[in-house]
Amino acid sequence: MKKNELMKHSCPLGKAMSALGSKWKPIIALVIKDRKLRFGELAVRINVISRKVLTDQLREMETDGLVVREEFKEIPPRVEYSLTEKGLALLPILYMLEEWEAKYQNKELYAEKDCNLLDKKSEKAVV
Amino acid sequence: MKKNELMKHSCPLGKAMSALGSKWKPIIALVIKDRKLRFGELAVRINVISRKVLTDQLREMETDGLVVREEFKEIPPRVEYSLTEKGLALLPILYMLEEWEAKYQNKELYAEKDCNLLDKKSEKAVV
DNA sequence: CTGTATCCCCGTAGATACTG
DNA sequence: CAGTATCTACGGGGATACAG
Repeated sequence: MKKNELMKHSCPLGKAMSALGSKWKPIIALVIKDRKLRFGELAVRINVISRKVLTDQLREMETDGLVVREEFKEIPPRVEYSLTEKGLALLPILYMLEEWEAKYQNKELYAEKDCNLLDKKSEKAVV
Repeated sequence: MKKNELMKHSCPLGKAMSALGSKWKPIIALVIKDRKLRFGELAVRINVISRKVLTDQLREMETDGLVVREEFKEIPPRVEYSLTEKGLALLPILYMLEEWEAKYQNKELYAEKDCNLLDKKSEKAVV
């Protein structure tokens, strides 16, 4: 058994980290928050992510039970994503992480406008 | 500016995730916890990590202000690692993550012995 | 509109041997 | 004892084009 398999299956913290440990999943969770979003809306709000990667991440989050994917058989196609109970339960932890980082940042200050996930002017995520 | 530079410098959550988002850092933080540990003790307790990677991770955690590295100019050399206030403040969040994972795990059950960071029999981390 | 299919780059981390 | 030095392998993530 490979070590990162161990990581994913043996240890709760390891599982948790693999569920949200990617580059984009915490961001995606915060963007979806409590309302349903279509794939395109997500892509616009997190404009620095490629569609392929967004798809990949959403699929993994679906597998991990973080998001629900609802596909409507329409023309044009429509897909909506929302957080599961498990995904919602993650949000407070993410906020704690933000607070933790904000509290203990030492010298490197970043401009206020860059501190928000969504840039107000462009309505696009600056990540 | 590359995107993962954005990730690291613009967004508090991004910074937080890059500070603990690696494969090993949460594990290392939990192993060090509140008492000083020598390099070799860490290596034994997390026996599935290579020494090179352990060194790398500790260095990054030192840069991120999570751990303190104390080097004693002795023969044989001795180095002790401990958590900073920032590192200690991370622990409750890690415990929340564990609880979150434990609460919402659906079907895949793992044996109890694999659920603890430290395997009692071998005194080695199973991760 | 919501994705796939490719291809590629780069960083993480593993193995092994060596050093002060 | 506490690391470095190399080399290698793997996989995430990005760019772009295409598909249903």
